[in-house]
Amino acid sequence: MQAEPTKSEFEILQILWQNGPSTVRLVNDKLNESRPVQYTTTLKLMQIMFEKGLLMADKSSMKHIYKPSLEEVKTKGVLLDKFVDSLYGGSKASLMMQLLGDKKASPEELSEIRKLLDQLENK
Amino acid sequence: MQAEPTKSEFEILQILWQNGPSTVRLVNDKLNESRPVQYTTTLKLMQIMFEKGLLMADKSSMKHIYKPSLEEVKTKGVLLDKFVDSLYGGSKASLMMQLLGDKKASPEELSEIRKLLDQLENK
DNA sequence: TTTTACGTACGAAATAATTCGTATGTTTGG
DNA sequence: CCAAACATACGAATTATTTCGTACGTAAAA
Repeated sequence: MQAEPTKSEFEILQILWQNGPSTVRLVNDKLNESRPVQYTTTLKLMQIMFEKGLLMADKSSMKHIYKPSLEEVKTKGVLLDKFVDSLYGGSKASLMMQLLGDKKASPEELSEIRKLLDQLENK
Repeated sequence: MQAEPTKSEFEILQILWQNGPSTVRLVNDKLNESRPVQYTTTLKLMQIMFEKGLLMADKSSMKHIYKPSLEEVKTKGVLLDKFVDSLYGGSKASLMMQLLGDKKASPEELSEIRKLLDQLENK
């Protein structure tokens, strides 16, 4: 069982998924591309995430290397399930409806989705 | 522009959408069906939501009657957009992929979704 | 070797969100 | 009329999350 990441923690996970195992320095630099964050802030957060089990770390050298404990798809899947449960009573179809209806999806996206459906039902 | 509801606030919104304009008492009773919450806790929360503009209130009688300022579909739409932005870089198709793949949707749901797609593309 | 840059550790301040206690006023049943 | 039940108001405690300052160690350049 894994604790859910908070909003800030999720931001860090994204960076790690995108860049692979990284130092605190790199993560902090990436964060600072969108907003100013103190280095020790990022460090502390990542240490907390490590304690929670959200991150694994290689501490053999001075510059610790961190990586997510869970795959991106898996983590997002859990969050998605929670989201669907909370907003749509667990019904994916309801979510689809909201997604597809009300001008929320472009024609391109629609056809992409149809392709997906076809693939799924063919197999 | 509307502030986003927090997790607890969203819970209250759901109850109000489900039951229509209601007193604090009713909302609190509903909440207590799933977990123990003090009456004044619910009251305070709803008062804050009123200040934020998330709720409207009829205060003409002693028992104030509250209702959401925004429709359910609208509010959930905003949250959905945020969710898609944060997890899937804004791509609904990516979200679909995750929804459809990986055994996350039942055959029944799949066919329901196909129906939806057909309707959308026919019109 | 000494200074400067860069690394971790960690307590604690700052902020956000939730929860509750107490004061006080209004019904309502007896 | 009076007590019990119920209503709002609101300051403040509690808890969760985020942020930072300070201490201290290591590496690397001057």
